[in-house]
Amino acid sequence: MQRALSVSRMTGNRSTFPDWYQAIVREADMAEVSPVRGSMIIKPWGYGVWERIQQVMDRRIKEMGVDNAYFPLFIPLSFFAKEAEHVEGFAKEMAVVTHHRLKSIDGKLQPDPEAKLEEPLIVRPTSETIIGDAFSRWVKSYRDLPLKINQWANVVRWEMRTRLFLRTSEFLWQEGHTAHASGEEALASTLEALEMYRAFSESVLAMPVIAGEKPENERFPGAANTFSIEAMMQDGKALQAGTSHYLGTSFAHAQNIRYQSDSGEMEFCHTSSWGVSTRLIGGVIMTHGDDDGLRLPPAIAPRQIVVVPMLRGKEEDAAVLAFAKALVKDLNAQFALGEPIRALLDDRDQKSADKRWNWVRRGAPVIIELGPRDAAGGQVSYMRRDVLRDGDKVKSHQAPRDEFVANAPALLAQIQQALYDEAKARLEANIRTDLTAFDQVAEYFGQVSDEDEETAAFKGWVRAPWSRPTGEALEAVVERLKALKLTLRNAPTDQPATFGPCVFTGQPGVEEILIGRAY
RNA sequence: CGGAGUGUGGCUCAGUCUGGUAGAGCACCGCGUUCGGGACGCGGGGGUCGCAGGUUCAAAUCCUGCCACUCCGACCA
Repeated sequence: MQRALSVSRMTGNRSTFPDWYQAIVREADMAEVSPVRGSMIIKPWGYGVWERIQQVMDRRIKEMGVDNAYFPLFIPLSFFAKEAEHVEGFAKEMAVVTHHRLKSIDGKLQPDPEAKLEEPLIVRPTSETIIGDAFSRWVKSYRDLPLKINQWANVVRWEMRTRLFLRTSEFLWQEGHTAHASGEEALASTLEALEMYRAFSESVLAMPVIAGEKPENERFPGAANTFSIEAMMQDGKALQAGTSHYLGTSFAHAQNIRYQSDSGEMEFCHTSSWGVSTRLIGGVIMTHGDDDGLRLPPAIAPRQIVVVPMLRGKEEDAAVLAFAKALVKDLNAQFALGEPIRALLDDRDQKSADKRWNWVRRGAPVIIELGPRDAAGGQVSYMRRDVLRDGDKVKSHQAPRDEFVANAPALLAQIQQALYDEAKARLEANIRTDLTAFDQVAEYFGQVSDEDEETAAFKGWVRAPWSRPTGEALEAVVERLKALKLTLRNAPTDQPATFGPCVFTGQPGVEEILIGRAY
């Protein structure tokens, strides 16, 4: 028996994990590289996952009292110049539009020198500036606050190195932007978004994360505080899966977002911004994929239950098809995880064995195979994608048809939970909290390079107290970590009451910080 | 942009050292036999061998330049 995935995942094996990831993206029909450097084509199955993310998250964003709007793709260059840190942070990766017309010169189509823009336009890398500009006109009085806007959009950041879903030059995301009268309120809004992301990631993506505050060196350009959710991939690396920023009044100052308070004073707003992107899909792949392909949590699977009829070009086919159609209809009338079930009858003219494995690779949570025996006996045979095999053997379950339909919501909920539990157990088992000195951290992570790559042990993260140094002291810490390919991930929101000495300096610790390799 | 590697049908690769009619497996199309665990037989379609020059009677193969991709580093959601 040959598996479609020629590349085998070996957890913790750094040399094959990237190959395994790419194999899944391809075999699961998620996306492909496009002719455009650094940009991908998101295929229907991959885009279907993104649509699921949009649908579920959009509802939660609106529950936060945030409305959707849309702002321009092009941002005047001068807008970026207003916030020094911000422009410095993004300057190196901006796509710039300089002309508005092409002309054939010497037989070559090129930008018409006569059609140069007076002011270059930036293809948005993020929209703080253009939205801030609108906010400055929209906000007059304290009665206009808080102002909470979200947009679903594409953004462009000219990246050196790209990886499908994880980092592409153009990517899809949502960006929330809020303006408030007080810093406390803006910070609360920042943390509310962070909590929304944490809950979404865990309950919808079945991807456990650790929410916390980014250290100073990892802050969003121009932000006062940056918070993130960090997920652990199956190679032990951390993936920053979402960020939320408290921007203080720096953008309000830069863009003159002011309001008149109830006492008549002109005050600067406090703003926040927060976002998640198509990177989440990369996280889902690296969290739930296995050697047979992708495994999708039912909440984001474009199709949760796929029925593959076993057709043989004989007269019994009619009964099987009729049985399958009625089954899909009844399943779609059911609700699971708070939404109508998404079941599909795959009646494509292909060998049923091929179709079955096609859905296995794509990660459909439940795959039903219906043959004449099932149709005659009024039963269904199905596979759970989360526990596909028993040893090397594919595990098939049987149930009476009506019972299966009635239990489908529970089954999907169970699969959702099982995927989460599995990932949660891996996360918890791989955060070391017993390393109290930098030497121990260095030894723990440093061992990887000394070992044979094929047998290198899985390394997760270290959680240890530190003294939260700033400025040059922080830079020194970052440099020491960099030598080990390590980064500071975040200081988890959930902190103990007392702390041991700082793992880097031995000084009194003030909080615990997560350390790990990262994407 | 630095280091390493790779570019040959849709996918995975052999062939390159030693120049001599472009190959295999999978996928695809047709026919037949099969189908409840990634079937088999026979027949077929599909590649200007990453691009551009050069050497040669002859280039996937040798030389020069360029490009793309992958991995590592710098940058980052």
